Amino acid sequence: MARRLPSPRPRRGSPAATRARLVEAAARLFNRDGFHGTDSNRIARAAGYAPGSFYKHFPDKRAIFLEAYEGWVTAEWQAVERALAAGGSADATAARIVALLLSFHRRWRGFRASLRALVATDAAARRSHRRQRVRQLKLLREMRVRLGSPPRSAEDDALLLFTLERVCDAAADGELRDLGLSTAAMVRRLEGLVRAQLGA
Amino acid sequence: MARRLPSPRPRRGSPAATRARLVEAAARLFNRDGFHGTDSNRIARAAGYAPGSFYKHFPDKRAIFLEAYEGWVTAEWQAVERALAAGGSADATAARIVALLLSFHRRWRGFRASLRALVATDAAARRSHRRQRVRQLKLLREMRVRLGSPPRSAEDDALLLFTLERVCDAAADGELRDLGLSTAAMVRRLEGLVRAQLGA
Amino acid sequence: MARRLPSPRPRRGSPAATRARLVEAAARLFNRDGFHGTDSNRIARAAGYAPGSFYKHFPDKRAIFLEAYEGWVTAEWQAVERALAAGGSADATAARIVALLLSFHRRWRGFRASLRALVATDAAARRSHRRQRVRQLKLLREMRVRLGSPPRSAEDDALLLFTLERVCDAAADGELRDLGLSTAAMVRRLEGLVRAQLGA
Amino acid sequence: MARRLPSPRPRRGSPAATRARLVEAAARLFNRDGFHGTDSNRIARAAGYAPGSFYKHFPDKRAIFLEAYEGWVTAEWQAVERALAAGGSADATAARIVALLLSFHRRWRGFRASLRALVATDAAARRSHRRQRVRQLKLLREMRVRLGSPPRSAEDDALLLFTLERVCDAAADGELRDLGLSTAAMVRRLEGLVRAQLGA
DNA sequence: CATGAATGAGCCTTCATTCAT
DNA sequence: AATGAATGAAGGCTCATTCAT
Repeated sequence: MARRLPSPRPRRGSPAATRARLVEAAARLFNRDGFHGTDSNRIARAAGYAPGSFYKHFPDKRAIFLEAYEGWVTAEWQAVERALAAGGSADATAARIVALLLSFHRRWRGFRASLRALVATDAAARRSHRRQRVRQLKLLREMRVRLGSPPRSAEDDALLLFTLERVCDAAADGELRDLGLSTAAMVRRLEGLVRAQLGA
Repeated sequence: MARRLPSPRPRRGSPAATRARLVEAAARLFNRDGFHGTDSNRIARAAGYAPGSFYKHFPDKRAIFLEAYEGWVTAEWQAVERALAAGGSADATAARIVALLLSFHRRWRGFRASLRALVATDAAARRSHRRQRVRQLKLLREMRVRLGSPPRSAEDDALLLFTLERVCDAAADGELRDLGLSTAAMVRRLEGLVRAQLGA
Repeated sequence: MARRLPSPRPRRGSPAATRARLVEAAARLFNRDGFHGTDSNRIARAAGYAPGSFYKHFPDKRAIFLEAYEGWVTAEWQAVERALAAGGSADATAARIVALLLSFHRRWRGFRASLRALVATDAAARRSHRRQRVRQLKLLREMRVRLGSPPRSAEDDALLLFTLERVCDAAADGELRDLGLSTAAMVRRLEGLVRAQLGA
Repeated sequence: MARRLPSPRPRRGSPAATRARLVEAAARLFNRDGFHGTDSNRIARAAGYAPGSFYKHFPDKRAIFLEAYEGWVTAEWQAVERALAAGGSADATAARIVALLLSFHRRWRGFRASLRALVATDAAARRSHRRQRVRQLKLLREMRVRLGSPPRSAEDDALLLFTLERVCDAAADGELRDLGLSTAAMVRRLEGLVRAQLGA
């Protein structure tokens, strides 16, 4: 009935720290290899743990995926808020926002691609995704209020969001480059849309 | 998530017919269950063949996925071309185009979600996807020529394409509904964008 | 996406034959190592197959266990019936029956031990087990009819069955030997009980 | 199949108390979920300890299983002895003994099922089991001496023991009920056997 | 004495793929 | 051309067990 042989035994810290390391490693691997391109064992190993440790913190791969996702979306929109709070001209603000979004999409390019597939297949992923979208729309409205801009329909906000998202994805995925399009020119257009939507 | 559709058993036809049946079944299953949610055995069975037959016609799952993809993108843009050729007012044409795209996105909603993930991961998928995008841009330019509209930058065309694509996906995926947005209102905005971009 | 390297590829026969080989191997391994002492991969290998083949024929380990179980219980009671049909004196018949049961319990000693544990835990196993018990009781009644013996209560039949079962298990498991008891003497007592219950 | 009973948390008592709490929790969980249906972490938690504490007191899962087993068998036969010592008519004594055994089998139904499987697989379990059986036989002989009954062969005693055990198991497991048999009628038969074996 | 994070071997299961017929 | 039994690598997950604190 006995099973074990001697082995190296690195002691570790708090569950929260372990969890955080796992999420971080998962985000990296999902982003690089896609949701279906990694597995829980690899995530654990990449975070410096044995396979079993993964399941002490997450019920399955999907759960850690969503946790990582919610982590970076939150970071993303906090950054957008800060960009807005920083003040400056409408032009400068719009440019900062677009630049931020673009950098986030670049950073999470692989992750985002998996996200779409998961959202289509998995109800929990869909719920999480919708929640994030609602937060984004809310934020956009609040921004306008803070800037003293006239109100806009939710549809206009959503249209802007979708456009920003899709074009940033295209830029991040190298699609613009592959199509011989100028990223700078696209960015200018996006800035224009942001300004028009947020601006006075 | 049903598994085995009994399906008619069309033994021993021409290779082309077999191929077509396989592609059709693959498109259906990929669309319903996602790329990672089906397998080649199920595709073969759904088409009325044995697992081995699949590999007589396709080197692997990805290949049939891309073939199915290219099939429906082609159909989609042929339909758009026909919509344009049908003439009518600029408004009516724009409405027809948006309606067409929307119905295509609705029809291939699951497939499209998998596509994104695959394009991010797989070089061959990316190549195929880029080729289709180039065709779309070319078509858009040709349309404008045929309509005698003034030329536009490739970036403007791409911006339109991306916006249409993303919003139609959102409508098809139920995202608009979940966000409490009016699909009709969104469609109106898209029509406006199409008209602006194609119109005189 | 490709995965495979060359490997030996032994072609095989009908699904029924494969299934039978798997059941046979499973019976052997379960009997030797217990239900929790083997696994589906080992069963498949012992039958001459790869792990995947197991799941083409059985949904899980429990299913093959129950199939193997039902196989030998059926064989057991067919043998008992034949022993009865063979005729001879009441004494000889009782002796034959006890000898048969004893040999079956010896043969399936390990399997039987696992069975009890599984029946306690698993509803499907319990159902299967109860069905077999019902068959045994029915057979016992029929035997008496065929022998022209007077009827007995179901409780008396069950009491005999339980006693036979437990004592044969004890003999098969070496419990009698370990307790310094004479197996022959126990067998004589069992024969007496059988004769009394079946006899005129 | 519930998992975590919050349970009181008795930190830092005497080793003996800890051990006793662990054994008690183990007995309960083994009885409910089977030997293979629980694990040492759950046992520790159910007793109010951390996983590591388990292994401070027991070398492995089997050890605590056997300790729990020996605990209740001892209790069982002490109860039987008391029943005998209580005096009364032969009939009443037999009835008391059967009732006691039955209640014990009812109480430890799940545990007993696991026991059989373990005894078949594991040498230490077998040794423990045999020791208990020897004690039972000895007790039976002593009972007869105390009652002034004529001696009987060890085989007769064992036959009684096996019969009692198997029938009480059947009653406890619901087998009698599932077979449409009267538990009361079975109990009467067992009482008859006990009386015959112990009685004058 | 007790903790509990961590371990990692190993079981269960799937599925892309092959090949003898 | 088609079959379908068979493959086996590999992913998902569990749990008996350890050890630094």
